[in-house]
Amino acid sequence: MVVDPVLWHDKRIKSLCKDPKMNLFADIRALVLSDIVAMSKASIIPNGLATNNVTVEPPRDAAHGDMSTNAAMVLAKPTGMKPREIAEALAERLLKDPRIISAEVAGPGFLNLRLSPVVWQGLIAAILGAGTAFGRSNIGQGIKVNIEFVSANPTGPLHVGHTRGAVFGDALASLLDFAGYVVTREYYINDGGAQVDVLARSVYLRYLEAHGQHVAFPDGTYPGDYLIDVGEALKAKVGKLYVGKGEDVWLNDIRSFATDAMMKLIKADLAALGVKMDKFFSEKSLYNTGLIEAALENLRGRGLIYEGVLEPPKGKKPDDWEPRKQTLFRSIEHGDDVDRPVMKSDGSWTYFAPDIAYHYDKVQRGYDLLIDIFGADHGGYVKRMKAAVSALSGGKVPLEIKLTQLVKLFKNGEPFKMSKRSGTFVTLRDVVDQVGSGVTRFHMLTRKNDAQLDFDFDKVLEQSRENPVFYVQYALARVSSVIDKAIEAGVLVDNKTLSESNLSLLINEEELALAVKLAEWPRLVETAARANEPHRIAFYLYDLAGTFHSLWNKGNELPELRFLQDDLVTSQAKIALARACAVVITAGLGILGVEAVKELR
RNA sequence: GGACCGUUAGCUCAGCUGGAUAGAGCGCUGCCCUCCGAAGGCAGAGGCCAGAGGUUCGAAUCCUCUACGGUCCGCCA
Repeated sequence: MVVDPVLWHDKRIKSLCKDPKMNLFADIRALVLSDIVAMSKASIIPNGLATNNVTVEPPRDAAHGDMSTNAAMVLAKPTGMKPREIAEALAERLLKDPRIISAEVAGPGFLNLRLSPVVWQGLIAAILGAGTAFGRSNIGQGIKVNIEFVSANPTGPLHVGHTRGAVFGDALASLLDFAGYVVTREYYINDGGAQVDVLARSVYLRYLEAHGQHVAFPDGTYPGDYLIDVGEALKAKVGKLYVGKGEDVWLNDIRSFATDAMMKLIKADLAALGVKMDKFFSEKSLYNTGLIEAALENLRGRGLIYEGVLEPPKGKKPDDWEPRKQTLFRSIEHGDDVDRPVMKSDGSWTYFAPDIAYHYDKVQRGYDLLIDIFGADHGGYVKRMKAAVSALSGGKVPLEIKLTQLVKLFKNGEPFKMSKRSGTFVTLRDVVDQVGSGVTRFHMLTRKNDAQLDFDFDKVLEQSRENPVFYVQYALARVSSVIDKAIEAGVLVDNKTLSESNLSLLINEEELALAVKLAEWPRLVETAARANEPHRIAFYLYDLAGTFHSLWNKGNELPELRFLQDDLVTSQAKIALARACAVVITAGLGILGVEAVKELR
């Protein structure tokens, strides 16, 4: 395929390539829609047809063309016309646009389009101009979204399970930010329940130990070594003050001392993974401040709180079950299966009550959308939480709950057993220290959040095509290597020079294929954001890297495909393509929170 | 008893909110490297998308039921 270089100077095409977002699929869809309107004005088809379902997307098989649209099939039914008839009329009009060089009807009524190489060449210039902002979208329209994730109990360091939630939440946050949402990353500190009392007692034991006492750790306490330092620190702070004293004297003080220490630990863990929260919200701050009462009063005002007795759970009846009167939330009204208790029979709050108050607070802070990320073992909690938010916001604020499945650890292909007791307890820090945060993050995103994930300590470090982290980084390394060599050879490779270089020299099929893949990026960002699925970014990057490597490999046989040519002008055009690829990979890795490297060791 | 998630090539998994002949990596088969761009590359075989119904121009995708696996099910968070 050879293009008349003169075309590149066609102002009509250039003006159509100005949009910095450069979402070519959206652009062409807009063109299709405008031609549909034109066709109805010309009375070829009726007026006012719904076009929501008209799509322009990459065809399944690249041999079909660069883009394909289903417009004719979508319009066939409401118009009562044959798809092919519509498609042919549409094709005729589309061909009048300088960007479209061919439009063929295929299959049941698809319209396959080929775009002028000039468009792809223009895309390269646009990418270099926009840098890593290329592909940013405004589908979020500035919607304020709060993403709550990790929210591990402040009773110890983060483990692998938390790691997945942390990576997923952070990447989702970045993705939504990239797609035009205004994002808050938030961590809910469970510092109000019984487990922090257990923590305090465990720290107290370590404190006694620091004073030279020999202590035993009974069941129901945390025996972990990580509390030794906390015990020491407590001793340094209060000396002998609490030795030999009862809980009534020290519990409050040690509880807050210990949770502070644990949160410091957790924040350091998150930092090691590259996660930075915008806000930490304390459960404790909800108690004795009237906030829980206020949230429940809100529900009561809606007639959703009552005193009652729940049915016993079927199938698995606890031995000690007996009917008890409790304060219940009528969550059935908002889609739950049973009503849920907010107050225990002894008059204290259930864990659900502060959660209601917390989400009430989030609603009141004015978010348009809430997202919670839970471990899969909290799946049973989803409906009641959604019911609560639905009720508290009068149905105005949606709550999305994303579950992250288990991580199965492997070492060199063998399952790696975890056990708290035997001390083979794998923490976030263990993982990050061994393989690095970038590798950890990327790998955690190579599976859908709701599918189980295998994590092999050895395989994630392998340098082969099997390992997506390596494969993607390797593409970047090759680009930098090309650019370094170009600089040595005295080629100017600054962005401005490259984007103004003679890109019409990029006419090889393999080169344009890479540009076509790059063109998918803005569209992919939008679909990934809409689906709340950052793993799609990781898969795309792997795919893009594959396209790049494929072009590179072809250069082995066909020297004209190599990025460095004797002719400086040609080199610049080819390097422009390579750098555009690097720009998109870097942007994608940025969303995943993975550092882009320039070379591999 | 019920709820939620899952089931796609021998294995591990994608599949862009309903589109064309369902894809990738590994493994397998066959070709290709005398450091110049091979920490590899190219090509090929391999599928009843768990099963059965339904919805429509069209289903791996949406609905119902069934089977199997995982998670969960009142005073634990």
